[in-house]
Amino acid sequence: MNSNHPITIKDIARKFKCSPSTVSRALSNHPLINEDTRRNIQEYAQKVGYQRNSLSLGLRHSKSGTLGIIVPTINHFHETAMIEGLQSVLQSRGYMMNICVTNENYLLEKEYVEKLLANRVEGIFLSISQETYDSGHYEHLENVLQRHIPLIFIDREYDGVPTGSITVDDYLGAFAATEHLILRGCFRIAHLRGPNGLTVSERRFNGYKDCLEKHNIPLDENLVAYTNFKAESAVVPTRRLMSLSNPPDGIFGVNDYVSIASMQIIMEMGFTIPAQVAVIGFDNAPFSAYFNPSLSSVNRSSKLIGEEAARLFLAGLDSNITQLDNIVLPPELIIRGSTLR
Amino acid sequence: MNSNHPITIKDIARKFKCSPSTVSRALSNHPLINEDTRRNIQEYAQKVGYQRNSLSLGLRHSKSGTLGIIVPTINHFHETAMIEGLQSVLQSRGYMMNICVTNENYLLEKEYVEKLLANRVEGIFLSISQETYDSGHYEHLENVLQRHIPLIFIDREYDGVPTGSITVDDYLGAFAATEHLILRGCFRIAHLRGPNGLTVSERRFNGYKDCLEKHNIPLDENLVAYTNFKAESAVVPTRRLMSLSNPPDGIFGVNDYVSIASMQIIMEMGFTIPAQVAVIGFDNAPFSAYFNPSLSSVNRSSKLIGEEAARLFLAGLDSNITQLDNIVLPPELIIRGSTLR
DNA sequence: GTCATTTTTACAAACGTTTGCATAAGTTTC
DNA sequence: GAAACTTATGCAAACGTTTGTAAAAATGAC
Repeated sequence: MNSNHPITIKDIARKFKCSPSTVSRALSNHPLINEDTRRNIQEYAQKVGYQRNSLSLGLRHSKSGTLGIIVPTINHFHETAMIEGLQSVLQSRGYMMNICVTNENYLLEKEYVEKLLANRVEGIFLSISQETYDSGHYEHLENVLQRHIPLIFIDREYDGVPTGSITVDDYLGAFAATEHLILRGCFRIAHLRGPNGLTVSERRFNGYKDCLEKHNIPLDENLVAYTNFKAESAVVPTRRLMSLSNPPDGIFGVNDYVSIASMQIIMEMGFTIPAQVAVIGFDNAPFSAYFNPSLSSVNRSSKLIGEEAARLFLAGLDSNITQLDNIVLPPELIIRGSTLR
Repeated sequence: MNSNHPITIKDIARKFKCSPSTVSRALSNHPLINEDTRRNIQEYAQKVGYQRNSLSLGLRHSKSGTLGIIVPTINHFHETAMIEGLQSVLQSRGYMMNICVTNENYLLEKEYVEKLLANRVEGIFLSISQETYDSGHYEHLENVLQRHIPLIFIDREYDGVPTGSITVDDYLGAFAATEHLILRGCFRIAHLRGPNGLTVSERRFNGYKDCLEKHNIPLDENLVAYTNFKAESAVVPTRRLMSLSNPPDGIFGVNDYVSIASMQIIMEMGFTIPAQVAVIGFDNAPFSAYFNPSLSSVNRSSKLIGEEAARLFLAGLDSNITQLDNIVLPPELIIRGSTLR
């Protein structure tokens, strides 16, 4: 216990002048082991703080007790809430979580997948990176499936890889947000959208577009501006929008960061929210309720994504089914001051 | 490659009718291996997607290429920024990150430490849980040191365990925030503090207290209110404070979540910020700049904590020094609208 | 006291690597 | 053509477990 080298099963065997196999069986309550030896060994192991070597255990069984989680970034509450959700369900099952951040980089994602496989993880939860999505390279994921390692997409999925996924219906959420603005009397609705090509951006944009169409409002390209999901990136587009001769009376932001930055600029330019411009975001960030005015948003219960993904994984283990479900969670409209007019 | 079972060194050896040791040496560019065999084996390994089995490698060398990160929670940008910082430095060195969330629970922290040790992690970055701090149990940490596994405290340290740490001088930050309010003409300064007994809370409270003392302002117990770091927990205390016959003209919140919730209540109650009440937070949350008014805060560069911790770890590896540094980073006052008067 | 039966333990192989040492093959030297 | 090298490869043990099978010890039956 006070040595550099951790206690092994052999050390215990030497102590009791028996073989390692006896110790192993005693520790795992094998029925064929004498009750006395079993107790003695267990007590001694407890006393000296014996701890099974997970590496050796993993080598023996070709599994590691570890799960891989790959996310593009980890600096938003959305990702961390998903991780929390995963953890809350999986922690009691004794899994460790190997978390990898790809920075939206395909090569890094590929490298991490390979490393997780090399580490013999028992499952991978993946939120696919933008570059991977763009590149169309999915060999690294097919590799995972070929090895029969459960792969579950969280939040961002890819239809080309036949495996489980938990996503939120971004399209529906965007549609509802846009319709909410329309029902509150907005006619010229702008959208601060996310980058091209990313599923999240496109789906939210499509929800916005189709909702306008349903209500016979022509899509005005001038009212669609690009951001990179970060607050700062909404500043210039918002200035441009509000400087139009015919500025928007409603803004749907691709997320809450973008929306709060936009609100700040709008108020700075002398417009009132929600009277002159109504603003709605997406994600229901933990700070959104405390803004002035408080920000309406679309909640996509990030934590639930993680929890459901974890359950899906466990269900797959139990039932030994290879084809996992694709679950789409419904978004929820959260109405607050920024659209109350 | 398309089999369930991953390719091993033995498979390759069989293919080339040579021994596993030759393959092993060829793959690690051993000089005594014939150039041709080396190239052939490497090319073949590449082709069939051979991947070293990390478990076996780890077993052989009693190390896993993995680092443990233990944090009390993962739902604030502060923790994730630290993790990002760690990752940004350590990723290129090929380490994997095993992230454990203790929920401020001592038993869970102990369990995670043991598991990380069982997994033969090569280092542990720990932000100690509140319960552990309170309980005074540190055997699990001494165990880590006895095994000569580098242990580095991030953000929350404990003096009783002699090892490296990267912290931010909370006392100094709180002192500066309070002094800033005083210099802006505040006389009755309230503090929305964190829970009792937690180092972070106490240090910030002490900075506040000592600053008042320095400026000959008596500490009014009525102006000190408790929160649990969450936004909601600031609502009731703020109402109480602002309902006093002699309400505060300045509020120092223990973090930005608490501060924005407080600001909302203050404005709801008809006070103006900063004219009647100046508010300053702590942590410089990514959303704080976008509030109305924008929130002054104390920046503690969370990402830098992670980066420095990672560098400390690497420096310890290189120099083979056991006694790691205790680095205290300076906080930085960020002045915004909520105190501009 | 022998044989059959039950209980308990030990042996050895395996998981996939690495590595010290031995050995085989190839080259040089005289 | 033997001795002395150099170069290239193989053997076997080790890392810490688990587990099928064999064997030893204890018990019981006669």
